[in-house]
Formats: sequence, structure tokens, C-alpha cells
Amino acid sequence: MGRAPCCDKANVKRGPWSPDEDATLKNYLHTHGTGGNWIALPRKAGLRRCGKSCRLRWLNYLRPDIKHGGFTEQEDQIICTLYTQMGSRWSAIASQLPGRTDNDVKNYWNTKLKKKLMAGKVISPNNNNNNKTLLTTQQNSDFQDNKNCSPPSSSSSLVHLPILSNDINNFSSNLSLDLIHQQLYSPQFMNLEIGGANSRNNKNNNSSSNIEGSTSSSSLALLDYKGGSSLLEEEKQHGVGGDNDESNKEFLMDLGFDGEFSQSISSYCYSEWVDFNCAEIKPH
DNA sequence: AACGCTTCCAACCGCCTGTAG
DNA sequence: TCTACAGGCGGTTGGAAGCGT
Repeated sequence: MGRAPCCDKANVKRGPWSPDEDATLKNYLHTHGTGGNWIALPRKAGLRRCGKSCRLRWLNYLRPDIKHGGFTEQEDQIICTLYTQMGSRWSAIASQLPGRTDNDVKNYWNTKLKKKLMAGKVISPNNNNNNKTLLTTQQNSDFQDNKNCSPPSSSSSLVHLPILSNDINNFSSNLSLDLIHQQLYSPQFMNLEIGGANSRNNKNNNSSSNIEGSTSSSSLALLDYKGGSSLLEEEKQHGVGGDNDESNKEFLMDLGFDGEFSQSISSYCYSEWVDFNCAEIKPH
């Protein structure tokens, strides 16, 4: 026995919403709110629509704070990073992007960003190209309103990433590589040299397990000291030394790889913990 | 202009989860 | 504890728009 349908499908209209329907829904919600019941809402509002459809229409299109299209490079990066961290948790990803809906992010990923990433046009960790300059002060503005992040220093070019919730941090403990991850983030694609002469931070190979098994209340990311010499164990003990040789830092976050590959990457890349709940990421 | 193919995105579907009774 | 129901979510689809031939 299947689940009872949420509405009488024979008597509800389907397909694209008309401007009149939009106006009706908007007006009703403006006056009455949802009343805590989307299922009953269309009947009260005089709409021949399924309650779920009304909810979707409101959340994805009619809400006043919705942004459509025009994803910024910074948003691209955030989506890519979060996708590698937690997979297709679109609502969680969208919650980190003010004004974006899960549907929007999902569509954007499926239609554009995935291809863009495949073509190497989005900054990826350790990408050895000029894309790092994508992280500029101009991009701060989108997220400055985030109440949990301190405002950027006027004299610096900090990039303030939005809050990653504790839930997101929890996701990272149960990650696996799906096909897309393997394709998009293969060592070749990332231009990484795994375990070679540059694997200078091998003694730091507990980083990955710390990330993935972290019970910390913070989401974590790491900054790479490209060309730096020390492991910075002392810094790990004494907190993040954010002012050290910033010119050598590179935008990098937990990619969510499991197992040996993750260990290899982390041992190569990661050298410093930062609290990613309100990380200040600086351009390379 | 007409046709076919591709891309994009709004909307739907059905499963899962949370919660009230 | 169980059940029913609504909300939430991710996957998928259908059609409009764009583009090339």
C-alpha cells in the first residue's frame, strides 16, 4: 500500500504558474502567512494547486530575498567546496549562499558548474594558475552581511567565507568518493603531486583523520604554506598563527576524500588548522 | 525559414524525517 | 510505542529558449 497523495491530483492545476496565481499566493502569504499548513493553504487562498507546489513556488521563486542567476566566482568556489565535503546536500549548500535556493544551486551545478569545473575554470585547491586571484575584496561584499563573520579589514584583502554549520562538519565524517568526485578531483585534474618530492608534510598526516573524525564544534579548513618549511606543530598547539607569511598561503579546504587518497592529499597540502566557521581566507 | 539538437530551469515526484496525538 | 500527516529534500522530467546547420 502506497502513501496517500498529499492532494487530489485530479483537481489541482499543474505546470507553470501564471502571474495571477503568483500574485494570489504572494498576497495570501503576505496577509496570512502559511498558517503553519501548506497543504491547506491553496484551498484557503483560492488556488487550485497542490500545497507542496505552493510551497515550492514560494521558496524557489516568489520569496523577496531570492537571487536568480549571476553566480559569482566566490559562490562557485563555495559550491564546489561544499559539494566535495558533503555531496549533493543542496539545501545545506544553499543555506551557505544568501538568497540562493537548493533548486537553484542544484540546477547550477548540474548544468554549468560541473562542466566549468571539468574544464578547469573554477579554482580548485592547489590549482597552479592565476585563478587564485579570483579571491578578491570585491567578492567579500556578498557575504559581509553574514552576522557571524567579522567585517573585513579595510586594509586587507580578506575573503570572508560564509558560515559552515556544525551539521556540515558532521557530514564530513561520512564521505565517500563517488564517480564525479573521482573524475573532478583526481590528482591529475587537481594538478597535485601526491606523495612525491613535494610531500613535505607527511608527519602531519593526522590532519585528515582529524578533519573527518572531528568532534569539534567548528568546521575546519586548512591553509597551505606553499613553499613553507615548517610543519607548524607549534602553531597547532598555540592556535592559528594567521599572520605568518601570508603571501604564501593558498586557498584550500577539506575536500572530503576518504582513506588513503585523503591521507595523501592532506599530508601534502594541509599544514594549519583554521576555524572555518568564520575563516578569513586570503588570496595567494 | 525550418528543422533538429542542446542547454537550462521551473516544477513535479516520491521518499525520508519530524512531530503531534 | 504507534500511526498519520505535513514539511523537507534530492532526483528527475518536460518544455521553452538558444544555437547551429
